[in-house]
Amino acid sequence: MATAARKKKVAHQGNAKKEVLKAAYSLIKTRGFNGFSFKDISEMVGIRTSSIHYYFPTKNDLAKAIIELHRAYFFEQLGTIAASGEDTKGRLRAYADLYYEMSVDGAYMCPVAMLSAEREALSETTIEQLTGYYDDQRMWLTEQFEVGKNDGDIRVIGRSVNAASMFLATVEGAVILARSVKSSHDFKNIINQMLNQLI
Amino acid sequence: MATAARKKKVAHQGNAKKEVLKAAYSLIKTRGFNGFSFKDISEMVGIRTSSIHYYFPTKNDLAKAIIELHRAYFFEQLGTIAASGEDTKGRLRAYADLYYEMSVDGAYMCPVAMLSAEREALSETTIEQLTGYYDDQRMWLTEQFEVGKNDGDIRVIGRSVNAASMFLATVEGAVILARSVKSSHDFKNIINQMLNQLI
DNA sequence: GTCTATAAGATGATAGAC
DNA sequence: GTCTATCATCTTATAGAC
Repeated sequence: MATAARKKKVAHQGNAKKEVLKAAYSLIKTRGFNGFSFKDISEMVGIRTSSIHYYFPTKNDLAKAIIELHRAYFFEQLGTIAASGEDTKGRLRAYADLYYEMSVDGAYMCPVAMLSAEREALSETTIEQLTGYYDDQRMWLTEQFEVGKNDGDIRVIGRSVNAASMFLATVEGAVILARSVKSSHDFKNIINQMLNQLI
Repeated sequence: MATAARKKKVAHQGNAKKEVLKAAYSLIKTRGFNGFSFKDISEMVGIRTSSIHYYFPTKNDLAKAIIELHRAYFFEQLGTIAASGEDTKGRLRAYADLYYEMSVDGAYMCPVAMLSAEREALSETTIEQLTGYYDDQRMWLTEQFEVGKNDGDIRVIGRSVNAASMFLATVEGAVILARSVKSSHDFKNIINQMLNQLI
């Protein structure tokens, strides 16, 4: 056992921090903040729990880093979608697809939704990252609805920011429903329905 | 401390099981299945953890009982709303209000959404209750959309069951968004937007 | 039904050697 | 940077007295 760990250690030279983040990211999406331990990461990566504390002094530091990473990734994807040249409906579908790919047939939760549910266990700075994520998403979606409204290729009643919040809620809710039955069937139907109602 | 517990014990004669459920219900909505312990309940109710095990041998038994209770309560409310004589939009708003009252400004999560996120920690029988809840809700909502579609007082594109799933996802997603900022402001806006888009 | 006592293990975190 | 060793506490659960 100690030998196996030693071998793994060699395998991730200089990448330990990244591998810890990767493992914790996966664990948070499947079991949540309160559902995994430093020991779980230790076994997945092949280092001791004390070494994890070297990079992330507390469990909350780890959660915060993960949300930052997730937030940055999604922010980057938003730019790609915006520049794709798709019409509004196409961009909204591409947006929902990000969540579809992330959840993989309900096997994974959206980490932001997961941590929002478990917010009582989080520090102030971690919660700030959560709200920052939602702000990013809402702002981008608002822009899409605003453009679509002006172009007339989508049907927006009232303010675009409310349509954006509604769309975000529907996508996050669809992730949860898909997870409850571990199937992506529901997810696809829900997004299709939403997009159809928006014309 | 022991004296206080003794006094409490007297206060819930014959109601211990109910008080355990009540405490666990509150804890699951705030911290989730992995976020509370038998000790938490013990302190809230004023009995020892071993006494809790007498009523609920395992933690999963407790979670299952809570979902059953929650499911029965919501099922009952659906009947009341259906018989209210409101039009479709009014019934859908009343439905969303159930979730609004439950979440209390984002202080509480929907327990079903919470446990769906934490499904990896749950037993098969507990998960069955979860899917049963969703089936109840979806069936009722489908009926409402079907009636509204026929009456022409709501705009449903495609199959009613898909509109029902979409509505359910939006409401659950709205609960999560409201919780992320511990405010009900978002929730109200999202429901209003959804209802406005459905006309 | 509720208690005391206890098991057997997990948990987040720290100190200090190498 | 990673390890060993350790801590203090918490966790679910059981056995058996009352």
